[in-house]
Amino acid sequence: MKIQEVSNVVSGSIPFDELSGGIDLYRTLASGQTYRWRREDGHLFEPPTSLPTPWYETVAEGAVIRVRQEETSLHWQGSRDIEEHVRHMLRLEDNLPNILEQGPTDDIYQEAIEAHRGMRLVVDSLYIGLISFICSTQMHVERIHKMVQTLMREVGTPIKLDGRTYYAFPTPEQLAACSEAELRACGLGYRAPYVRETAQALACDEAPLPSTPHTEYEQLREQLTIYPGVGPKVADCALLFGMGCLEPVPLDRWIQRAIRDHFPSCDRDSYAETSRAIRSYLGPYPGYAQTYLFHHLRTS
DNA sequence: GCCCAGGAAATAT
DNA sequence: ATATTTCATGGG
Repeated sequence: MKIQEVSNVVSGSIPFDELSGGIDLYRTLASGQTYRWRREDGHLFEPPTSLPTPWYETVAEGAVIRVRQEETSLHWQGSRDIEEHVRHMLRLEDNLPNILEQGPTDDIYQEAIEAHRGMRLVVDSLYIGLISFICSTQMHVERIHKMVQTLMREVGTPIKLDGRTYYAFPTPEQLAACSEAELRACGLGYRAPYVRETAQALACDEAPLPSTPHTEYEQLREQLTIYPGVGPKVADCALLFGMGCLEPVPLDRWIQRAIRDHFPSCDRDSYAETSRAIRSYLGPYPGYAQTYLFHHLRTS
């Protein structure tokens, strides 16, 4: 790792030969896991056509973070040295081939991992995952992204770097201070009161997020449903993409369709029981298998 | 106009 | 307890 500093911008690169399975930023950041990244030119949902890729950028840990793929490395820039956090957020320590080869032998899964090489899971934070996926109900991936980006721009804290302004994901206090009308103006529709009330519960410490390390996954999922707008599916997404727990298999439309068409033996009469069956079927990293299946089915 | 979208809450049976 | 309806809203 080498770090250079030019006009307040710190940068460095992580060679691909340090990353088992490499990384595809487009598939990682535009696959409906996280909504707080944007592409420098605004075209997040278009695959890059050449190297280096455009910059992908966000604010995390109070710092501007920009990443792009170059020929032989993942290059990053930041308002300070944020390489450790980049490694954490993009799960760069995950051994992708080892994880993916332990999935099921079904054709549909093999097809999915062939088609989307380099897609990693992400870790936002339990809080960001919770708010993002409260916004996700009955909504396209592209529109969820627009909603979250609007929330960041209108409510989040601005940070300037190199003449440009970036915005952090709003804090619970910032969201709790918004009126329902203001949140509706950000395009949230009927989700506005859910976001507001959940943020209020967190901001006033009335219902703090569960302390995660010593609680079982199924218990955590249950505990998260106390927040308005959070059912089992949203809770699963927050735990998987927010907290970084690899057990959850969010049962959305696409996965329910996959169960019906490809894994009918896992179909049960409740979310909790179907979840157990499909998790057991998908192998030791159910969340990874789920995300490849979701992205593959949704985009094909 | 009609239908759909990474569902959850309210209401009816 | 379980099944159906309602909830905004932009885009195809």
